[in-house]
Amino acid sequence: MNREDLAEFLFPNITKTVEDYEKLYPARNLEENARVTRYAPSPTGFMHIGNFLAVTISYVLAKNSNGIFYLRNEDTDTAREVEGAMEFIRHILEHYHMEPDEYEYRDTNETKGIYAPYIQSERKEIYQAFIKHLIKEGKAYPCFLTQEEIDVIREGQARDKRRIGIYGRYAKYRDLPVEEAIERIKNGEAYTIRLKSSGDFNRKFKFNDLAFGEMELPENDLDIPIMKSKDGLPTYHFAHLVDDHLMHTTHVVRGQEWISSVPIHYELFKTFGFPMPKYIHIPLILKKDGDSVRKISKRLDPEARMSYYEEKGYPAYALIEAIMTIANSNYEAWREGHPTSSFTEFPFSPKKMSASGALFDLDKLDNISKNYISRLTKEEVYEGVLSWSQKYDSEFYELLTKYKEYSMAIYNIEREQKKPRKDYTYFGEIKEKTWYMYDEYFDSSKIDFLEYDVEEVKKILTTYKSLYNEKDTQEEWFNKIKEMCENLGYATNMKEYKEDPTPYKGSIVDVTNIIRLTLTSLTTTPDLYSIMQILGSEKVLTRFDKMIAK
RNA sequence: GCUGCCUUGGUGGAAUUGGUUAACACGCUGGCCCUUCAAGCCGGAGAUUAGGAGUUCGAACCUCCUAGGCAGUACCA
Repeated sequence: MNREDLAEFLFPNITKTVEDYEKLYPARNLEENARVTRYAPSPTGFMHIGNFLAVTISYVLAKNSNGIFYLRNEDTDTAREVEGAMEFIRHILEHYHMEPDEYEYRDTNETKGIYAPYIQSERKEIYQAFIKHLIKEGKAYPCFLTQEEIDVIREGQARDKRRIGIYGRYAKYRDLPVEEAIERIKNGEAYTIRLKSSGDFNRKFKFNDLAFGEMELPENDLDIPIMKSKDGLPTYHFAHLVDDHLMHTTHVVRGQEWISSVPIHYELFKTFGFPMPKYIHIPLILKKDGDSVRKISKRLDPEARMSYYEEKGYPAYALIEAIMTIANSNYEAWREGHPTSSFTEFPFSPKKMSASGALFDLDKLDNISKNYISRLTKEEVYEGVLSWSQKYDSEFYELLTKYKEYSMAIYNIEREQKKPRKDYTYFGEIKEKTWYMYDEYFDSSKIDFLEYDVEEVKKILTTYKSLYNEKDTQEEWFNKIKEMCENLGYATNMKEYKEDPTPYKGSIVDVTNIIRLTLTSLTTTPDLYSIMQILGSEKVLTRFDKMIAK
């Protein structure tokens, strides 16, 4: 019996060969420099901001070269699979307008692209064909090491300060006679398929990472598992080899933590004689924790989860901009020169990517978001708040639907001007900045007049009420307030008042503040005249009367 | 332990690849403006480029040492 027999014994139903699959997955017909990138998540939970960085870079890389960006579902770890994870990822890609060109969605049974299936668990026989080939070549073998045995080996290695792993003499089953292997399998022994590594750890090879530049790594000599015993599914390393080869990925964008796996991938590609894709290892997103920094964590840091930004109502644009500034330091400068271009037009350069981990700066995100919202039209702001509230605040959503024009008028205060107001950071915040405009939320009885004397407040309101006219222009409106101030003993000239407040009861600031408090219950609001115009005389007078009657 | 990577102000980070007072943006802060706030405008503080040594006329950039951080070292990806 020989290796050929072993291969047939292990995979009797696998009839297609590596060559067959190469023909089934022909080279892509794209422009010369078009890049093929992918997002290949495992459906194990919520999407992480670090994944989003990788997605964004992959997407830009593909799109600004007329290439292809595809989605591949890496569901080989059945134990960790979380239901709905893929739907969430799909939702995120749609929300940020980074839809893949090729994909396969199990929930809706949609597939697009000729390299399907794009779900790894459905590609089992493909991987097995490649593994069968390796077995025939004597470059892979069944291994009967149990988890317990491996643990013992590891402990021993740790104790002796040796490298940890299954290599050299620890690879107990790499030369097991075929007969014995078949015998053991027939007896029902669990086995995994391991690569029979031909590497030498003491030999180095040069590897060129597009972000890090050239580095020297030791060859792999680990007999890594390539097929799991439980379900015959491949491990990540092997699936990466097969899929990215067959799907003709040109650029693999992934987190820095993968750099140490490069020797494995290098050996795998070399074993098959396949060209390696280009790699772009991207910085980790870190988080400050006291004095130290650590990788941002989904468990500890809410901002690590992509859902965080949606819940708050950050515009998709803002998050993309913020993440792009992390991806490429010259992005902001480019954006200044191309204010209306899509981020996909940005000439992304992996070389300009930071090699060290980056802290995601929420202040920076706020700033970008605020500026962005300030540039929107009132209709766009309304749309933003509406779609946010539809999902997160149904009560407010009802109100917005009911008072559409009214709400838009609020958002338009100090908007249509060269330097618009910038007080909305994200859509979820708009309610807490505008609630007082709605009678449904406003409650006169809860107003706190701070240090102001109640009788004086009533006097001012009563006086002002008789002067107020909805039709007044802003100038007329302000002149009336000034006039009233003079009659009631309040200063209208702030300079004089600051120099010597003694002849006055207070200043015009106090008077406008009292009006502001009466109408909004707040001391800080957008332009008061605009607010009164939008509220309209009916609401204004009602709110005045409630205070006067109190 | 082993292997690899990283280290410029509070944050992201620039520096034409050794050449004068280390960009820019965010944040912080003072003032102006002023009916509040925000914005805007004009300023300010904040880094002996992790530490040390060397090479050089000259070092954030090159070399060496030290320290610290991060990652991997799974039948997880």
